[in-house]
Amino acid sequence: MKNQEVARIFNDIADLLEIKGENPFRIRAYRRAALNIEALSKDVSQTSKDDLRKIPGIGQDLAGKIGEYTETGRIQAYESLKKEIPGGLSVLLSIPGLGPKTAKLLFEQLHITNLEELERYAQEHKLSSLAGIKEKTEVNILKGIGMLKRGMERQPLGRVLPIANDILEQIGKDPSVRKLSIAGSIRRWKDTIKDIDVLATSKDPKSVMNTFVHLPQVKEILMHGPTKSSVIIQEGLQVDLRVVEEESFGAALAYFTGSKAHNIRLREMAVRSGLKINEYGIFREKDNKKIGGAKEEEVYKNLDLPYIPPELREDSGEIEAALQGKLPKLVELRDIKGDLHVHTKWSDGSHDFDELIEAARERGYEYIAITDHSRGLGIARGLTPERLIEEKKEIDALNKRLRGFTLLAGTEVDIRSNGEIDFPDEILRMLDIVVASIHSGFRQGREQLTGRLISAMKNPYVSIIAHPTGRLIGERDPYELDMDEILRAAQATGTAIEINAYPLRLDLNDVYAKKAKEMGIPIAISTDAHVKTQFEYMGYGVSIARRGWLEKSDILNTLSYASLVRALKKNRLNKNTRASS
DNA sequence: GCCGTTTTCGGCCCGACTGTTTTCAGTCG
Repeated sequence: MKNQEVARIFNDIADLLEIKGENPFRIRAYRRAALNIEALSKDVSQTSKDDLRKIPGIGQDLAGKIGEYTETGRIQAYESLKKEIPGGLSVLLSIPGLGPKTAKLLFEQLHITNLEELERYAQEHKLSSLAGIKEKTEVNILKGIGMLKRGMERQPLGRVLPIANDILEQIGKDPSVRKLSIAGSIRRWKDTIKDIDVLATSKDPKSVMNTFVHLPQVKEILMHGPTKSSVIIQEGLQVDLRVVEEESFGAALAYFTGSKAHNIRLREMAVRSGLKINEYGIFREKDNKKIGGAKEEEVYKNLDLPYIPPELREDSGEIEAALQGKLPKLVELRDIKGDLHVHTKWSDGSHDFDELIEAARERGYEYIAITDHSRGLGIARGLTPERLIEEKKEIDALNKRLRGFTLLAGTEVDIRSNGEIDFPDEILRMLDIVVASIHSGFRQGREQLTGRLISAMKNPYVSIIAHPTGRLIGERDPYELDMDEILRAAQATGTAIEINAYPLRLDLNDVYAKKAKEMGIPIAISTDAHVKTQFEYMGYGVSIARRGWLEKSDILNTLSYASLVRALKKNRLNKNTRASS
């Protein structure tokens, strides 16, 4: 997919235009297009010009530029912009508190084009010669550069969410606090998070703000006002707190949850129907009378829209779908009937069957699949065929005793570096479910890695491909893969793809999950639990599915045990028929 | 640069906080 590249270029164009002082709406158009391309499940380089123009925010000009990039590998307008303004200048915009106007000033007056030069000038107090810059701004620029160097990069949701909940709890101890909620990208369940947004209602906002900026984990106060404050905490994250009156809670929650692009669309719609939306409520334009805002639903209701769940609020088509009454009925955690990727003591898990069954039953599950590693994964005490047969015998015996709950006998079989499956077919055919995945040879080329996954999918006994791209958020990039080809193979073979719910994986991600749905590929949401408490991770997996617009019927493990077994058997039969024809 | 149940031209979301200012521009979300 060329989407990420095109989005990056459009964002860079927006930066450069901003420094030039161009029309802000033109800049916004590039940014909106970039966001929508990033969230797009189809490859823009494989999309006709007519279809490109159906993407929200892409018109004749941008469709042309995308086409130009696909054909020539470059965009002329971008190249000339870079000649006009040194490319390095856009780096300055990533310094917190430094915007396009200042960047332009620094370039034109002092010919500064990169971080190092700016830092030297600031240290030598040479910036205060400029209009509008005095010592405090110099200090702030140096602080900003420091923060940038320490890397305020996005962190995995799984790491940030517990921190956010802890902060919420501490703010909640202020007796004046009434309502309290997480907002922002955490509430939208984005897989990586840049800052923690918290919304509160209180009769005494000053007191809440005081509590907040003096929390023990606060390292630095960026902003401290009566209704809005921002701090940096030990973990290197920014936390924003907003306090409003109770009667504005819903409007503020919508505003503070975003995304920004989604909000802009809502507010534009409001203007067109004679309304005004801000964080305090919904107002009639003509007499400024407040007509709603205590509840979030009221924001949508007053625009004649159905409620749009936070996970969809990215302005990537959800408003159009809402207008047409075509919003998906998103899958929910309670729809999940079991977990199809679980490890036990037999390989590298921590528990025996009984402990896992108990934990699964507590969650209301009907089944779990036992999928211990295969022998190729020595480090994870992978099973030999003999041990696997032994394990299956125990599972069979256990199932005879169980009532209202079933263990599926399975394996997470390794796809070897040469593309072979780590167990022979006569072993796999004995099992109820086969999960296949790559654990070695990550650095092979794109073709080889893609080929390995595709040959695994062609195996008639492979039911699900687990954590297909191998990414570990913040630690390891996705493998070099041709995901389009992989999804086509999944579609052709009827193989399901996993959304691995382990918070550092979340793999498939939301974008590919959406694409898989559109191609009719079945999805399994699995935790890959090695410890029973990791069953909790299912919520993260469901959130990725929801961000990918998935419904209950798109998910394999929303099926009852009986239906699941039928589906697995039918799939195996189809694959065998195809293989022999 | 996009977009249209008032428009194919003329609009384009809205407000908080900071620093450098005597009333506001810049930045951010």
